[in-house]
Formats: sequence, C-alpha cells, structure tokens
Amino acid sequence: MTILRNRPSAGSPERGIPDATVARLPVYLRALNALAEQGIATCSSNDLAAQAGVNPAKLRKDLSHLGSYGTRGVGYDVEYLRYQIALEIGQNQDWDVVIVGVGNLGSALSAYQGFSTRGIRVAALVDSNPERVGTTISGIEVSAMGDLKKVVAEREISIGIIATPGEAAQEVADRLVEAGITSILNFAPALVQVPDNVDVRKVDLSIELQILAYHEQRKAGEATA
Amino acid sequence: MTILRNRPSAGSPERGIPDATVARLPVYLRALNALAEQGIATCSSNDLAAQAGVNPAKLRKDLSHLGSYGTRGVGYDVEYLRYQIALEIGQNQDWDVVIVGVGNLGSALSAYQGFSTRGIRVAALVDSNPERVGTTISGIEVSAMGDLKKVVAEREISIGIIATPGEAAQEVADRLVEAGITSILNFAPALVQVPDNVDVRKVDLSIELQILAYHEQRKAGEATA
DNA sequence: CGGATTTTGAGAACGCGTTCACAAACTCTT
DNA sequence: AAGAGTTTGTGAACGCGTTCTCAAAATCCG
Repeated sequence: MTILRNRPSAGSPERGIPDATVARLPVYLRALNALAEQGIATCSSNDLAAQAGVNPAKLRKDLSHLGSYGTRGVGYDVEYLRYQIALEIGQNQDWDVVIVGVGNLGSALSAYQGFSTRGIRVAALVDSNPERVGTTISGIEVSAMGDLKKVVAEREISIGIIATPGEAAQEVADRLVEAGITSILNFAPALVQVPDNVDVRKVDLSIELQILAYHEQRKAGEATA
Repeated sequence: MTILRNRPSAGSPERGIPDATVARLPVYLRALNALAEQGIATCSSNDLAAQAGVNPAKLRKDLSHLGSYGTRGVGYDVEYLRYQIALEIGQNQDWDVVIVGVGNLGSALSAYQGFSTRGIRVAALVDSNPERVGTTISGIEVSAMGDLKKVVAEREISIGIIATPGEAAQEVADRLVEAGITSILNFAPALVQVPDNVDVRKVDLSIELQILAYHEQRKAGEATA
C-alpha cells in the first residue's frame, strides 16, 4: 500500500519524489502519448492537466520535482517531457514480472493488453495446481511453484504478482521473497508481511466496490430524507 | 478516484465520514471476520489494528467517526462492531453490479469469488461484440449493449464496472449513466467524464506496476551508487 | 525596442489525515 | 472499597499534499 523509501539521498542534487507525485507520473505519460498521437508538439500545463484530469497547479508542482523541463511563456515540449518522465519512472526499459496463480484473474492479467505498451512484460507464470502446470496461457508455459526460484533467477525478474486466493497469499509472498523478488503487487484479499526491503502494493477489487456501495447507500438515504 | 460528497448533512447528529476512513472500513470488516472465525469474541484496538495492518490510534479515530462502540478497559465486541460497520457501509444488503465488457478481465471479474462474501453480486454482463452476446459466462447470459438500459432498470442496478479497452471507456460510461447507473468502477486505462451526481473510481493495473518499477529502479540505482 | 501577453516555477497558505498523548471509564484484585 | 492496571475516545501537534498566488522568463506585436 504505502511505501517508505523516501530519503533525500546522498548522491544526486535533489532526489526523493513524493509518493503522490510518483503515482501520477504514469498518468501524465499516458496523457502525453495521447497528445503526441494527435500530432501536438507543445502543450501548456493547462492542456496537459486537462488531458490527465488534474489541477494545472498540481501538474506543475509535480513536474517541478523532476526538474525544469518547461519554458515560461511557451509550455512543455511533448516529446522531450515524455522522454524525461519515462526516464524517471524507468519506462525506457522493459520490466519482467512473474504472475503467481493462473486462475481467472491471473489468466486475465497474463493476457492484459495494457501492460506491453507501458514497459511491463509478463515473463513467467507459476501455479501450485499440478493440473495447470505445463499448460500454456497467453503463449507462456505455466511453471510449478517449486521452480519459482529458478525462473526468477534465470530471467532476472524483480516484480511479482500475487493472483491467488487470500489463504495462499502469505505463503506465496514468502516464496516470492525467498526467490529474490523485491516488489509485489498483491491482488489477493489478504495482508501479506514482507521484509523491509520489499515493496508491496495492494489492489483489492471488493473494497473498491464496497466504497462505491457506501456512497450509493448515502445517496439513497438522502433521497428518502 | 476521489469523491466529493462530504457535507455534514442536515438530519443525523454527525454524518460525513472522511474518505480515508471509508476506504478502511472494509478492511476492518475483513479483520473482524477473521477474528470471529478464530472464535474471538472481544478484541482491543491493538488486536484489531494488528489484524488489519494499521496503526491502533488510526483505527480508534476511524471507529470514533461511527460512534462509541467500544468499552474502555475492555475493548470491542467483535460481533457488535462487525454489525455496526456492515450497517455503515451497506453490507447487510446485497449490491447488484453490471459488468460491461466480458473479455479476459470482465470474465475474470464475473467469476471472482471475493465478491459474494462482501455483498457484491454480479447481476448482469453486457458486451458490444455480437459474438459474445448470448453466451453464458459464470452462469450469466451476456446481453447486448442495446439492452443495457432494460437490464439495469429490471434489476435495479446502480453500480457498473467498465472492463473494456480504453478506447471504448467513455462511450460505455455515457451509456451507463444514460441507463441510470450512479457509481462506476473503471478498469479501462482511460479517464471518463461523468455528471457530478455519478461517482467514479478507477483501478489501473499498469500504473500499479509502473509505480513498483519506479521503486525498483531507485533500488537498483542505489546499489550501484 | 518596449509594452502587452502568456506561462512556468515556487513560496506561502491551507486543509486533510495521521499520530501522539492523556483524561475518562471500565475491570480486576485484594 | 480502593488502588492498580487496561483500554477507549479525543484534543492537540504534526506532516504531507493541494491549491493559491505571483514574480520571473519567455514570446508576440506594433
């Protein structure tokens, strides 16, 4: 969920971009791509903010954390800014990920079109169910849990996705860490404990809907009140 | 993403729970369920916070927004607190949702086990592809986009899920709003514009991984520095 | 060239959320 | 019954993130 890693750092002049900003950089990148596709070479913070769906002042403050890549009175060069953000968030290289659990969700993720264009490559699939091991999903052969460490080492994978039921999540997380994974995206409806050097983000499908349901209930209550 | 709806309200003594708290209530509910399964009848804020993975002070502050459901020197009655939170977030009733787009992701969501136990029921599936219309997925027949309004009205659905490619998202959102949907969970990698009375939350699978990749890159940079 | 216009970058104010810290309220023990 | 021990609920302090605002820097145009 929340991630620490926020020291000002020794080396570079001014490192340590706020978490909130990091989370929006991919959004800006997508907005810049959209502008580039429209053949737009330069844009103001207003234009880009509108495309990204954020406040222009927030956008400028976010970008100021990376450096001064704009020109006063002119705006930002779309291609140049795109390059700089991509560099900052490591999008000029591909990131291999391993998905653990190839049930419905894991299978869907392995086929997800949106990854490849964002520098994410599903490099390996792993499952504990012997019946699934050896089958091919989205062109990738499913490996056994026992081979996780080997697969991760061979392909130098550092990011793992947990797409198992909640009960298996902690066990899988332990195995991932043991295999050398240092970043985990957890789709299972369960908390996982990991060492300090491992980052975990959690996506909980039910909770998102429950939050919407809460607001729905309030709307309904208002209507009758 | 963020949702407004935060007036103190006229009727009740003290309405308007902070967004951040609302987002955690489902987590507490899950933690309480876990405790109940272990046969634990009473717990302190420390116990529950540990189970939920949050700071105990934060937990108490969150719960204080609902009312005074604990007993000093004793703690919280698991069953009672569970009931109160469920009541607050509308979990003692089932919420019907419609999923638009039954590609890989939509299919996976329609089969997702985690929904039913959290009061979410996938009541209808809709797709624009004629080849998919009429097929049955997870026991539900796929309807045509043209029937969306009818389906939503018949089943009194107020929550919709967009599980289409990004290009189709805005069009689908418009149709959902037109059909009477007032809450949308958007999985498509695109912003959607909706009227003020409609809540939208966004889950972006790529962005979550891109954030992890950013931190991975920083770890790698540190190692060489 | 100089004034009007545009737009960035950043200081300052503000607001929300988290955490601290402690009085109040309860139980338990003797 | 009274003192020791727990644990809640909340006021207060703090920190992060957002937004406002405006000087600085660039362009445009007469």
